[in-house]
Amino acid sequence: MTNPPFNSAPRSVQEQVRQFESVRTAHQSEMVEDYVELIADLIHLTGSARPKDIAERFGVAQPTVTKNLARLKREKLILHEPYRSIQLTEEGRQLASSCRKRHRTVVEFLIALGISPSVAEHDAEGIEHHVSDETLRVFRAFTHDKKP
Amino acid sequence: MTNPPFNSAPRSVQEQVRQFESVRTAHQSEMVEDYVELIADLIHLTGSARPKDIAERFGVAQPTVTKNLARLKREKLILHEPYRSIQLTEEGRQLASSCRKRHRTVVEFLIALGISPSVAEHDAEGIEHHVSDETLRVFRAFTHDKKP
DNA sequence: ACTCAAAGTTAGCTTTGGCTAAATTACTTA
DNA sequence: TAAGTAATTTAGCCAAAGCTAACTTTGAGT
Repeated sequence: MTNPPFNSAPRSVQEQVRQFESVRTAHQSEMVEDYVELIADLIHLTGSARPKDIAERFGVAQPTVTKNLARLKREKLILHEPYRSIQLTEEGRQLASSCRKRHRTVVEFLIALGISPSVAEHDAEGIEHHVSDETLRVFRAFTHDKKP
Repeated sequence: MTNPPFNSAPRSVQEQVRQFESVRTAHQSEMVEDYVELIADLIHLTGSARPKDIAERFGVAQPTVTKNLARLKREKLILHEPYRSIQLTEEGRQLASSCRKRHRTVVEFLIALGISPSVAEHDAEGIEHHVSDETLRVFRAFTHDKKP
């Protein structure tokens, strides 16, 4: 109940710097990960991932999607020629798959903790990009123990 | 162990849109929250929060700090005249305090879960901006139960 | 009281990810 | 098969948050 009002154990400045840098780095990959995951979903669900649908899901204008797809293509995660359909590359598929696993791990963990499914889904969306491998392992173990 | 390979329960599109929007919104307040919290820390630790020190802690160039302080001032979270010292407003102090509480809640929860302190500290930095009140309450309850 | 180094700011550039409006392409259907 | 509509892209704008280089101010130490 009684938290010390200020950071009492000031880990080294370098360590803190590394943390902030890694948060900034994570932000740069968030967009890519969210897109690849949604594209995989849409292909699975409807047979194709159209910019229109991507825009609608993200709540964003279509030209924004076009612009971001260029980045995915630059990073060799999708195949995409103007006006043609979007395909994931092998690398894109793998990234999508690991993102989805991570997403589910976080959601299931939060639910196992007792958080309502809709809030779990919501919070997972923001949290998933910032969870280290160690934390992910602990999440999985916890969920597994809770409902064997 | 056997996760469905795709999102099986496709919550409504609107709900998903709201989630992505709220993640984008959270990103916009992250900087503000991190700054206010660090400024409070520095004032407490050293008596003042100098742009130099803020830059060093965040691993960022000084002019970046100057620019961001302008935003904090615009949002009435700090008092700051050029070349003069930085003060938190009442609103700034309150924001700093609630951010710090939230940060500690997340760190302590992760540690209670069994995650190593340094990784807990690291992950919390990214996670803290994306946890809802409901999740925060559950985190607190869990930590409290673990070590009474 | 002056000087000068350190701190802080300004100017101006870059990238990222939003947007709208306008142009282009593809597809359907009459 | 030709036209019209819907989808997509292009062009060009904005704001945020990073950077370097150059300038200004402060204040500490002779």
